Amino acid sequence: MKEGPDISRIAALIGDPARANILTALMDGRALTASELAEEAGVGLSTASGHLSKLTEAALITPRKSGRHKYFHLTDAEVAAVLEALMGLAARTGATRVRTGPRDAQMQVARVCYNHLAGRMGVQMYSSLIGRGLVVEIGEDASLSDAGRTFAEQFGIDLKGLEKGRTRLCRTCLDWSERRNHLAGSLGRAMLDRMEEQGWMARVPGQRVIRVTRKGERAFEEMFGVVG
Amino acid sequence: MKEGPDISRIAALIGDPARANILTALMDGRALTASELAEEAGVGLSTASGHLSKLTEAALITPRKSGRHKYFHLTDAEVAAVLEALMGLAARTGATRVRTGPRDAQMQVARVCYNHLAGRMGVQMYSSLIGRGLVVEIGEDASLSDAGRTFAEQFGIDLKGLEKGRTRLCRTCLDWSERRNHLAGSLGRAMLDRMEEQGWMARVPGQRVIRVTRKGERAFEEMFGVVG
DNA sequence: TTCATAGTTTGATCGTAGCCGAACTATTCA
DNA sequence: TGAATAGTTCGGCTACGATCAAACTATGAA
Repeated sequence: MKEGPDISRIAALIGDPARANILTALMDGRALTASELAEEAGVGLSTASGHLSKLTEAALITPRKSGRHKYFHLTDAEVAAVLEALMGLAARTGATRVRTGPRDAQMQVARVCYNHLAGRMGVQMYSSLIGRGLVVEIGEDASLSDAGRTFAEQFGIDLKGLEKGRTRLCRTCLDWSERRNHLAGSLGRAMLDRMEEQGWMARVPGQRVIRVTRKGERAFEEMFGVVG
Repeated sequence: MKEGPDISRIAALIGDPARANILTALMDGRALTASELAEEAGVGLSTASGHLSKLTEAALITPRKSGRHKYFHLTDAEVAAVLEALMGLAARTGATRVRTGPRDAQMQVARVCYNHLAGRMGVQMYSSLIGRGLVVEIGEDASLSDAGRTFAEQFGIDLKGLEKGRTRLCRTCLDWSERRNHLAGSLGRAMLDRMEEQGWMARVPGQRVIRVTRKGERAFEEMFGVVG
């Protein structure tokens, strides 16, 4: 039959362990150099260089030259979403990598998904926004209601500024650990940034884990907590 | 870093062209046999068999045995969603494929599935029996209610005779064109035989197509037609 | 300049995994 | 019952691609 786009090329690209490691390492939205990625992937620099050029050609990652370094990052949130979705499938068959370490437990509470909040708290925030009618889900996308716009602006987010960008304001992203949607898009990113600014939470450098402060716990629960 | 589930196994599985073809062919939700999938994938039956067992082990597809056939379908909508997402990524870099024509229309109306009625009419009959409480579905199997026994005997079927055989009276069978269950088992066979005896329909020799007479159309509609 | 570091390209090696045909099992048909 | 069809398993062949080291280019530092 062979209808539709050919998925095998892209999937095969992700299917190599070294390349999968590279992509996974980029899942926190940072940009890493070729050497760093070679280290992450556990291969030599020359091998990594080959992988990186293939991934770049397929537009999964995008390079940025800076002096004699070359930084790579995931091309956009859609790539990240596909990787998350694949993690979801992998997690179902119990193909979690070796053993689940202590870091995994933290990741399930709060982690960075590309540039927005994921994990239990990400899902909780999203379902709270939905439940209060601030965000309306439309298929895979979502949009902000009037009440939602007011809420976001009161939270300190420059909606008009975000809407100037080319990325969609609201997107949904399937959370692999919670198996439910959380908020992505430029608003998702801005929400996480704002919560960091307010000292609610802080990313742990070099990891996807997000550390939540005690103040953040209280404030988050007050704002997005489950209503009796 | 290597955090989270290992995506490379799943992605590598999808990354082989033959397996990608198999998965793509199943994207519409139908269940296909191993032979059909081998044809779709463009490989031999033995090769396809190997692929199918790998995909099954990873829970991307789920097999269902039906007589000497084995039908495979995508495990659930989440798998389909991931494939869709991958197609989205693939389409961005411009790797699309050719489309092929529709399938045989007659087969979709009525055909033999081993020895029982399949296609639109087979599914219609089954859902009518279920809807009127004559047959009760229990997982993949089914059983005849008391009212169902009366109905079958009035239809001219020797239930006691059937029950002497070793094959189950009622089985369900997944219809590939309709994607829904129809009636199999010795009762399914007897029903088709009886309908042929009564001149409602006739098998076309050497084909799976069943020709339905005008009389048969009327009688079938009266007996299994949708109740307004 | 000259040296050092970051990354790319090339060529050779080597494993793995896809492929087929043939033999085998299971189920149906006649 | 024997013949035909659907699917699985096994053994051997082959090819693709991941890998590394070494040579090469590019940028920055001394």
